[in-house]
Amino acid sequence: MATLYVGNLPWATKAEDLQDAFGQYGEVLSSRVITDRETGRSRGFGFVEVNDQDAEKMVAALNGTELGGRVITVNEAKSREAERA
DNA sequence: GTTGAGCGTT
Repeated sequence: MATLYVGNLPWATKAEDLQDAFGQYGEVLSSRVITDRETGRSRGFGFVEVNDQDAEKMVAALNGTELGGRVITVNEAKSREAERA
């Protein structure tokens, strides 16, 4: 499993939007859009958990592409917890 | 009702 960082998202982007977008290129295990702690508004970026074999394909397929009307950034995220067994 | 570089939460 690998975690993907998705940045430069529109304010209206939701976790299901990432799940739908990434689900087109592979199996998305989990998706989350980071929202502001105090205001609850989207910070404009999120994370998507996918299979490691699909992660590289999704980054190549969705990095620099358009999502919700804005060009997004997709990279392998720095996991808060160690996923690299 | 706004904003725009970045790496989250139990």
